[in-house]
Amino acid sequence: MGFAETFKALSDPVRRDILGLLKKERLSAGEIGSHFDMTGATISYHLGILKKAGLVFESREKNFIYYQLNTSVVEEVMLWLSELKGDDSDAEKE
Amino acid sequence: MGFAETFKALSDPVRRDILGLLKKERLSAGEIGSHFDMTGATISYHLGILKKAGLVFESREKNFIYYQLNTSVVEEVMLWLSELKGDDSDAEKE
DNA sequence: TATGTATTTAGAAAATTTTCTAAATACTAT
DNA sequence: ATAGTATTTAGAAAATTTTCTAAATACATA
Repeated sequence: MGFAETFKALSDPVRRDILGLLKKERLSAGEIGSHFDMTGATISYHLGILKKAGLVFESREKNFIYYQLNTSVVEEVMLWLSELKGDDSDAEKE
Repeated sequence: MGFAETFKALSDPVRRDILGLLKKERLSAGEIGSHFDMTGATISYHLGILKKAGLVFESREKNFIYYQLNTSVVEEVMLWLSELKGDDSDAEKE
């Protein structure tokens, strides 16, 4: 997976807003898009990046693709930050 | 400050590596640079971005500028992620 | 003051990212 | 099979980011 991809994904405001929407409930690509003033193609691009970063996953249903937050990857990022801080509640490599 | 700047700063591998170096001790710009295969000017550029994001601060001493990790901003980022996850240990806006 | 070391700033090239339009794919339902 | 809705893919333009070289600034000391 890699933190490079994950932090990169988190670095864009549109993508952070998308994650914020998905905090409450899963949403279809179209529902997500309706919150932004950009084309569906652009939203699809952002969803692809979030998906590659592991921050969301999709489930297909009828004609729709629903996206939902993957909290476990959010947790991994928090762990990285926690280790950076020196919060040594977890293993510290070498 | 803004999460945009902070996540953007965290999104680059060189900058994450710099933060990793600063985890143990404060280092001068030159000492930081010696760990990378890039010019001092480029390192300075990255340090500027980390500084603007609030992730590091500097202290000038003699001829040197020392950089150190600002753990409080790391904590703010963790809080943002924690709220995204729904970890409601802290206030939830509206 | 003159010289040397440490670091940043300026300007430009190369690479990457974000966005759009148009076309393609996928699935539904008539 | 046809038409309609939902979403993605392709290709290109615009914007941003990363890196370099060369020059500038800052400070220290001989």
